[in-house]
Amino acid sequence: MRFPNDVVVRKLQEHSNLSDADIEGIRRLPARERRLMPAEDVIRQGDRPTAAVVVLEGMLARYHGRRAGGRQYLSLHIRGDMPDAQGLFLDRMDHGVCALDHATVLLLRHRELVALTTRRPSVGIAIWRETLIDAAIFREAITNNSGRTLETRLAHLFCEQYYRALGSGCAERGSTRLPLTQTQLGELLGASLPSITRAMRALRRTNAVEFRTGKLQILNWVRLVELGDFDRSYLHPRKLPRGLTDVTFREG
Amino acid sequence: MRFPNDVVVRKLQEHSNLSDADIEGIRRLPARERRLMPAEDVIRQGDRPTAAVVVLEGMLARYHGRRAGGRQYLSLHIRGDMPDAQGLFLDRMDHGVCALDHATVLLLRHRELVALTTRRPSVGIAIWRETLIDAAIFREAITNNSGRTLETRLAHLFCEQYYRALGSGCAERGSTRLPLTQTQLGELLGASLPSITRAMRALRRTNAVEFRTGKLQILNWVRLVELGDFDRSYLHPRKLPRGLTDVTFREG
DNA sequence: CGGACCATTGACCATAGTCAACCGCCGTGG
DNA sequence: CCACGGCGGTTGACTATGGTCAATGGTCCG
Repeated sequence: MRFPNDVVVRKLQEHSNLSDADIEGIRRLPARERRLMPAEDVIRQGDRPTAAVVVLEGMLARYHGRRAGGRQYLSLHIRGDMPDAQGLFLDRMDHGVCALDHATVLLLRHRELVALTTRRPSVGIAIWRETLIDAAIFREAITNNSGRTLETRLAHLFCEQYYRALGSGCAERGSTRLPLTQTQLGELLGASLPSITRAMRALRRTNAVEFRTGKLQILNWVRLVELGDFDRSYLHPRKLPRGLTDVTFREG
Repeated sequence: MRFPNDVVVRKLQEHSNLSDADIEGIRRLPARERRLMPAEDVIRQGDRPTAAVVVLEGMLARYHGRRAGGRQYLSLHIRGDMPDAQGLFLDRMDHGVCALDHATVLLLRHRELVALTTRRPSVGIAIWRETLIDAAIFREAITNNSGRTLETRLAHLFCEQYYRALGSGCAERGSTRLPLTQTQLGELLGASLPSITRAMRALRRTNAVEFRTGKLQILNWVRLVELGDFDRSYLHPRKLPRGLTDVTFREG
């Protein structure tokens, strides 16, 4: 992409129509790049951010710190995501945002971003819509973490991540990066480390999916969707991302 | 209130500043009232709503239908809430909205509502902010349903409901309506009916809270907050709702 | 009175948590 | 070069929380 800001354009176009003037407005937003080390925080719970974060490379996560000591990861974010869009209109962060591996983010100051949404309301609506899809993902996480077996939760998570990676263009045929330790998988799905290990073993035996050292490999998409009780409609895509057919009917 | 639409004004003012023109614009929105029977759906999963719902009286809930058969309740809504504000900018509902008891809602057509947000951007931002707080509540639900004991989840839920009821002005000193069966509490917190019964018994013994036949009674707010690991900051209030002191130090 | 719905309780079972040992890999430093 | 330590993953034994199934009781209402 010629401009780093085009990552935002591309992302918003996954669900919204942007006029040339909208695109031009986004491109002209002054932006600053920042590199993050693994586990580094971009925003901490309680902060009052003045700039919005856009993921360029790598993976970020939102989390609640738990009084007991651990974390509850809330969501994972890849290229194009704006993991703190809420900071635009809520004063204090109720959660933190950290990098999971080496990552690069774009920082867009609130002042100019808000000004743009005033000048070009369709951009505002697109970002609003982005935050609404975000909320839909949270709702799905409630359902996932509440009423399903651990194996199903894992499968569902893998479905979501692969599907979203396809949409953002950061998956290659049948695989995508997923830089999480099993401990972190546990903190995401509400389970302990040994439980994750056991559920992973069970999943592996289905030959639907492979996961090790930060890489997710889809072997049988149809079976994984079945295992994960995955229904993509909550992600509100305008069109199906390309690439699903590659792994749909490969039997293991 | 002179106008039913003032419920919306009041709600938005919990977190946003509205000018006289903003308020006037909201008041003039054409609105239709609708009464709901207990368990009646206002919106079904998959619908393409053309009007937004505002709760006037009673309690509504959002839910995912589960393939297995049951429901996962996602959130509870009281006076002033807009449980489907997302319908403004997402075409299909990824979840349903139903009444939990006899309820009255206001229906605001999307066309006029969107037109208002264009004419008066600050109203748009206020509603946007409302949806962002919504998302924060979902995040908290993820944490609540994932990493806590059932007793803690219950206590947390009670804290949130009482706190929000105070903010919306539909709680009286130390108590509020909560028209849920224990089965529904289970479908909200990701637990089975007998588990809820047992956790309720344990909670009752703490003398912090009383719950029966749809009525929630706070006996010791401080203790309940402690039991529920409740930190109100995710609700993003501008000011503390009145009424907490009434029940803060009453020992049981 | 009978039925529907909800709450309660008990017995039993399954899933997942806890604790602990151990392995394999990798980077560091003697 | 190899020893060591740290981290992440795996496994096992035991425990505990919660699920399932089933029976019972209470209340409201037709």
